[in-house]
Amino acid sequence: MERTSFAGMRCSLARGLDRIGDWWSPLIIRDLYLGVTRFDDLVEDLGISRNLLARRLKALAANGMIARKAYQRRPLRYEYRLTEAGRDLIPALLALTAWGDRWAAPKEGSPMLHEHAACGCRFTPQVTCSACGEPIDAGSVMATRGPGGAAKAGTKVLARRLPPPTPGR
Amino acid sequence: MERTSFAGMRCSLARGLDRIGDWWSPLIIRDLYLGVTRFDDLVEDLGISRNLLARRLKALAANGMIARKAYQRRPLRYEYRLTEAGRDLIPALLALTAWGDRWAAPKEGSPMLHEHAACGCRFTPQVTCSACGEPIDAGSVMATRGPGGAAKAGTKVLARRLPPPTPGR
DNA sequence: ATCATCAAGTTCAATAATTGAACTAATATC
DNA sequence: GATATTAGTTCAATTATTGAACTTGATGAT
Repeated sequence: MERTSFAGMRCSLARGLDRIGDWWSPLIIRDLYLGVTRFDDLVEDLGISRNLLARRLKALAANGMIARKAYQRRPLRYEYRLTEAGRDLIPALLALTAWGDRWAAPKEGSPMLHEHAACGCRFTPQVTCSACGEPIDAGSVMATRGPGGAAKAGTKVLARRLPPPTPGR
Repeated sequence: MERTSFAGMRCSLARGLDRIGDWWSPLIIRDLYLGVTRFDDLVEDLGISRNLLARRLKALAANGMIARKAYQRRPLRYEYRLTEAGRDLIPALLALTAWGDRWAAPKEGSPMLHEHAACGCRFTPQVTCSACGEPIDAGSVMATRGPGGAAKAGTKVLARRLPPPTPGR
């Protein structure tokens, strides 16, 4: 049967995953970000089936993550570029990559390093609190009910259990 | 055919995705983190097929993300808890959730809000530079070759194109 | 002119994964 | 003795993923 859609769930993680679309998409987005933007290059880089890549690119475009642009005429050829939404996903993918570096890196070490243009340093992406700037971890975060929450598929049990937000924050 | 494994790719994003396992897994991990830890509660909360949940829980346990623990005897009943690797994934999932809030939230608003226990504020997870602390975006990050990089499936083209790291950083 | 090449896909058959519904097993409660 | 709870397993139907071969439109070489 068709895979269950996460688009209607009352959970921004589920809805975000639904926009991304499938398992190959984060790698496609990473490749576009790093400059591998053409169909045949993506096939060669990722080892993905041409058939599946074509469908994924269409779906990502339909979801507003990427856009197809002609880079030459005669013969007409297209490449793919990230939209604003797609580019905005990059920091989250970098946070995931950093987790992969910590828990699943090859024995030779990290496949990729990152430098921050603004400060000129090699760095590790960190997830921090927008209020105090400190790195966050599972133990220091409390989830509360938001205005868009509902006890529907995806958060049926959760929505009932989440506490209301602390007043005055 | 069997889904292509990302485990051997020379890319920490791909290897990380492979550990997570599949599309339902981030939601399962979120639920375990938020206290929905029992089989039937997960089925009800997510609307996932019982059959598939059973397989996903086994795979996540095999990947070291979760652990099964008995919470009572007579009758013997189990619940699932995040391991250290699983808990360490939460900040990255929060970064993804924040992206979902920005680009895919329901019209009523965010389904869930977050408070930081350390500073007492409501906040948005941000991905920042570990060196200077500033928020990062796609334009301010440069990727370079790391020691574990290789022109294998998953980064065949990329590994050839990435610049070497800037010396002395 | 003809032939091979390139880039961006499409078409096809085989295999594997997801789904929903029904079933099992061990205890506890009415 | 009958029903409820909880954590799964089994099964058939439907989709999705895969890899290989094919298509299309144009360029460059012989």
